[in-house]
Amino acid sequence: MHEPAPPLATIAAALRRERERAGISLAELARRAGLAKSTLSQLESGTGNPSIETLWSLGVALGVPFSRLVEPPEAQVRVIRAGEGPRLQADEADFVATLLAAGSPHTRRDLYVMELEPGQARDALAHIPGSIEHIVLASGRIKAGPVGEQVELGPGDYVTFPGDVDHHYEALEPSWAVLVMEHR
Amino acid sequence: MHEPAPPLATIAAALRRERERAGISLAELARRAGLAKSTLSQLESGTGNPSIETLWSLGVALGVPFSRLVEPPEAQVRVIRAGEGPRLQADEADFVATLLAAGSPHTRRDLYVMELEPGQARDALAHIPGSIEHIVLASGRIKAGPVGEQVELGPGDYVTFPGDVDHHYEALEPSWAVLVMEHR
DNA sequence: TCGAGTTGTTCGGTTTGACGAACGCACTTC
DNA sequence: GAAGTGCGTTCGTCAAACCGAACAACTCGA
Repeated sequence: MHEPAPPLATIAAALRRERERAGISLAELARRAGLAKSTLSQLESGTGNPSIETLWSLGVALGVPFSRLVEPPEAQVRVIRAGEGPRLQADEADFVATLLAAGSPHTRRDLYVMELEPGQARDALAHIPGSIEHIVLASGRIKAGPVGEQVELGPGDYVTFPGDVDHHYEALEPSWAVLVMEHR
Repeated sequence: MHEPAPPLATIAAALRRERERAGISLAELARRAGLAKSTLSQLESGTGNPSIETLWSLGVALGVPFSRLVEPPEAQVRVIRAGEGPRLQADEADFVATLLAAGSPHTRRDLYVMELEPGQARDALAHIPGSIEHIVLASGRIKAGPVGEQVELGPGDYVTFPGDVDHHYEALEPSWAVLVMEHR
């Protein structure tokens, strides 16, 4: 799995964008961050490869999360009707997931509608480390969660658990749910 | 708004943790990332302040998103039953939202269950820049979206739109929906 | 018109991050 | 035991990030 963008240009653009949004001058930002004007000037011009501490202090001074300085923007307005969208058919389970929104490759925040039919359970292997699953059951009744810690859910119930351990889904009756997958 | 943790120790811990999780040696990781062993050794020991490019190449070699190297972990297993959880009552609308999961303050990924009753529309002001809303309607029928671009949704329908412009919610019948709010 | 205050840029000089070689250590293999 | 591999650490060297000052351009008053 490759990372996409060389971050140097992204950082340069992000710094200028965030600074202008904050409505402060380059010199003022440099002063607040405890850096030399020259350093910041070169960073915004795309020249240079800042250290973590340098970029961090800029994030602090700007009052924005660190990740906002290193990752690009996204998104607009979009509708996916019930039943539409790319459907991911699970091989060995009564289980259909529809991908609604995939986050940028670096801050994955994938959003699915998951339809389950009663039958054999869905054995999901552990995902990449650090992933977290959130499930809100819209209708029906399911059991879901890490192996040995499964919880039975009814409409409106919510459960979250780490996705980087093995876990199950099992529908007790025809159900559908909203699944938010964080890959961080 | 202050940033929380000095990132040097966090990075050191994250590097060692991710490397061990990947099951590779320090020398091997350094080789894959195109770095000197010495550099990586100092980074994992907490000494030194890596440049963005250096840390980036480590993220690539480890196959993990960049932010995972600079921000701490979180989360476990948790259930919120339908009707439970902190409820945010909207002042001037037939509108109840239940907060299910709030992301860490810097990578906000708030997850709500939103209950709407027919009546006057909910006028939502623009949130902070860069925020994005995702809605999956679980049951009922609503109109939602930015002013002038509202879409009518039925059960299972999905819509996403920028949250940093003014927008409306309006229930045509008693409804509830899952709302994912990204603040980035 | 002349300062005194900005703005962001470009210059040497110093600090330091990254490199590569050498080191000590543990474990095989002949 | 000697020679071979791997590991992670510590050293001196060099390039580069960072600094401070000097710089042109531009605004605002007196």
